[in-house]
Amino acid sequence: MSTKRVEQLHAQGLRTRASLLEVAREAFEESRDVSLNSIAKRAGVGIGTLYRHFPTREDLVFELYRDQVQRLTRASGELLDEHSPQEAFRLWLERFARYAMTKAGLLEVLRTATAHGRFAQVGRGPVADAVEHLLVANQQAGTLRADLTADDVLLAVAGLYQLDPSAEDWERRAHRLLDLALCGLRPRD
Amino acid sequence: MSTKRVEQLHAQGLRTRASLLEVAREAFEESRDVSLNSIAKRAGVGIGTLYRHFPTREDLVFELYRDQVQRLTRASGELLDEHSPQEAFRLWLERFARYAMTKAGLLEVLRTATAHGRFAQVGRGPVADAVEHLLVANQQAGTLRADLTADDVLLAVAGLYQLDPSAEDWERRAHRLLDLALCGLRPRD
DNA sequence: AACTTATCCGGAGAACCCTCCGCCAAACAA
DNA sequence: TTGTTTGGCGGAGGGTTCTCCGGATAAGTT
Repeated sequence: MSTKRVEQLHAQGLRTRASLLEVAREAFEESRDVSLNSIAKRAGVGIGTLYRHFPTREDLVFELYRDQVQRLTRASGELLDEHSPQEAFRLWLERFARYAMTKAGLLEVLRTATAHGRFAQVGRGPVADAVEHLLVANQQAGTLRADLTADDVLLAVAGLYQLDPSAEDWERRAHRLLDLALCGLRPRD
Repeated sequence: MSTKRVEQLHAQGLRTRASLLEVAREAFEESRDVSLNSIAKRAGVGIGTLYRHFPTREDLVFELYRDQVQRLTRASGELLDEHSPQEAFRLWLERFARYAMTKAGLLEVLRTATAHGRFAQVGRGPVADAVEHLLVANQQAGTLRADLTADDVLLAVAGLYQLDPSAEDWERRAHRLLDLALCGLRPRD
C-alpha cells in the first residue's frame, strides 16, 4: 500500500522538521528575538523549507512549546484533585503567568493568537478548555460568578500580556493583577 | 539673535513635517496598516526625512492622535464635574475603549507603549494622570479600593487591548470586561 | 529500464523597516 | 564676495518577512 511510501516520504520531511525544531529551541534559548532566516541557516536548510513546515512564525513557536502547553492544560485536572476549586484556579493562573513570562516568545504568540481568533484552534482549544474546567468547578462550589464564560476570564487576566518578562517586578505585578481580577470574578454578595 | 534664524530653518522642516502628518492621516484612514515607505513617497519626501521627523512608527501615530488623546485626558475633569465619581470613571473608561478601538493604529501603539514603559513619557503621562485623577476622586468617595494605583487600573482593563476592533462584538465584550474589572476594583465589604 | 507523479527542497525576489552618510542650500562670518 | 557652519534632505544598503516556482529525488507504473 501507500502507507509505507507515505511514511518514507515523510521520513525526510520529519527529519528536517525535527532539525528545525531543535535549532529553533536552541536559538530561542539564546535570545528571545531570532530571525527565521538565521534558524533556517543554522539548520542548513533553505528559508522556503522552513516556511513550508511552519507557515507562520507562530506556528513554529507553538510547536516548540506544544508539550509545555499540554502539560499546563493537563495541570488543571491535577490541581483540582489536590486543592479546593478556588485554590486550584489561583494556582493554575499563576502557573499560566509563569509559563507566559518564562518561555521566550510564548507570551507574544499567546497574546496575538488570542486577539485574532486563530488561537481558537491551536491554543484556545486546550487552554480555554482548561479554563472552562476550572471555571465550572468553581461555579459549582459557588466561588466564581455563575454567568462567566472562559472568554470573560481570559479577558480579565489579559493584563498579564502587558507585563514585561525582562523587568524585575513582573511577578509582583502579576500577583497584584490576579488579586484584582479574581476579586471581580467572585460572586457579588 | 539666532531666534529668527532658528525659526526660518524650522520653517522648512515644519512644512515637510506637516505634509507628512497630513498624508499619514489620509493614509491611515484608508487602511489601518500602511507602510512608512508609502507615506514618505506620497508626501514626496525621502524615507530618511520621515525617519528624522518621526524616529519610530509610534512617534508618528502618537503625533497623529495627540490632540485626540489630549481631549480624552481632559475629559476626565469634565466628567468628574458633571457626574458622580463612579459614573465618571465608568464613562471615561468607555470613552477610552472607544478611542482605542476606533482610531486605526492607536490601539496597538497604546498597548506596546504601555508594555515597554516608553509610554511613560509620551502617553502614560497624560493618560495615567487622567486615571490618577479619576482614581483619587473615587477613593475619596469610597467607590474604589484605597490601595489602588493607576498602574493597577490600567492592568485591570488591559483586556481592552485584546479586543479586535474589526469584530462586530467588540463593544459588547468591552462592556462586559469593564463590568468585571470594575467589580474587582471596588472596595471589599 | 524508461516514464510519471508526488513530495520535498532551495533560493531568488518583492516588500518592508530602519540606519547611515553624503549632499544641498540657507545663514552667518570674514 | 567668499568661505564656513548648520539644519534639513534623499536614498543606498543591510537585514527581515514571506511568496513562489523550478529542480531534485524517490515511489509507483508500464
